[in-house]
Amino acid sequence: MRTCAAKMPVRAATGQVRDSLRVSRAMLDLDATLRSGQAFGWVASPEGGWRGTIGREAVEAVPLPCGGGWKLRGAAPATLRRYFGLDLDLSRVVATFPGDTFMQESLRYAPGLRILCQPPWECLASFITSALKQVAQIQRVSHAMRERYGEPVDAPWGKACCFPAAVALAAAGEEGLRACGMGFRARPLARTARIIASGEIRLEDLAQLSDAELEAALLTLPGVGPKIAACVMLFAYGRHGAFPIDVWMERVLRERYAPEMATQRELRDFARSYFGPCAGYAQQYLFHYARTAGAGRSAPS
DNA sequence: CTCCAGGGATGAT
DNA sequence: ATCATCCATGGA
Repeated sequence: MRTCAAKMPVRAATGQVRDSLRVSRAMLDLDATLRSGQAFGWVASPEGGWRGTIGREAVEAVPLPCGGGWKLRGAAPATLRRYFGLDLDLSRVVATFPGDTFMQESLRYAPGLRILCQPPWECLASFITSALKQVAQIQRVSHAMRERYGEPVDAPWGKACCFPAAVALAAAGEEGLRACGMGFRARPLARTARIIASGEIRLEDLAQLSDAELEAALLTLPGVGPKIAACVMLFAYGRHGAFPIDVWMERVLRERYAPEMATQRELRDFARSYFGPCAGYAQQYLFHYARTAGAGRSAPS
């Protein structure tokens, strides 16, 4: 006997039907993607999935049985596809990468790693707090900001907190931000939050700028230098050529690719020409491999 | 205890 | 333009 109950769409507390989207693990390695230090608001669920927010919506990734991939739910499929970068042909991007050994090892380590397309403010604010901090600490700070100043929304697992808007962080002020555990990064973040909240700079409008113009605009913000500007370009504006160089990437470049180069400028120019038009995308594979597989040598184990 | 973390701003050369 | 120093905080 057949019943319709099992086929009824899941309804949220609001009564609104929530869409879902199925994705294979080959298409998207969520574990690598969400552990690769590009977004800091996702939490592993007890079922082996992930919980987080996209904008004002609570989103959950539920693992399908038998390694069948993921069911993403909580936002419209178009929103999910955009955020997780699913409309990009990954094989075409990978084909632009160089064929050296370390690059190939990094690709083999996490073939389905993707670069997200995050809301600009969340990405910008998060990376301002990232200076001289470990990924786990950035996550902790991010959650502190969400719980103190973020808007709570209903979630399939209970409650979720959105990343606080610029006005909320501007109102929190330097001291309110410092209470989130971000130390000396509180002052520049408070200043940038004020600039964004005032409308003096509209992050959405920067999307139409060229790479050079976008970088220049981001560099005017307190707490944003070349590295963080590159992260925001790469993780929020889809500029896959932007190449962030942190301590890990500097090690990788000096030990594996360009031992003789001295300045950051030289390293950056080399990286852009050597790794090609999607250098930043390549960088994410290298970073994730070096940082989590212990391939960066002189690293804390 | 010391050393380090997805750096940037500042002041001195 | 390049360089040294300082910045808070928690993990290893």
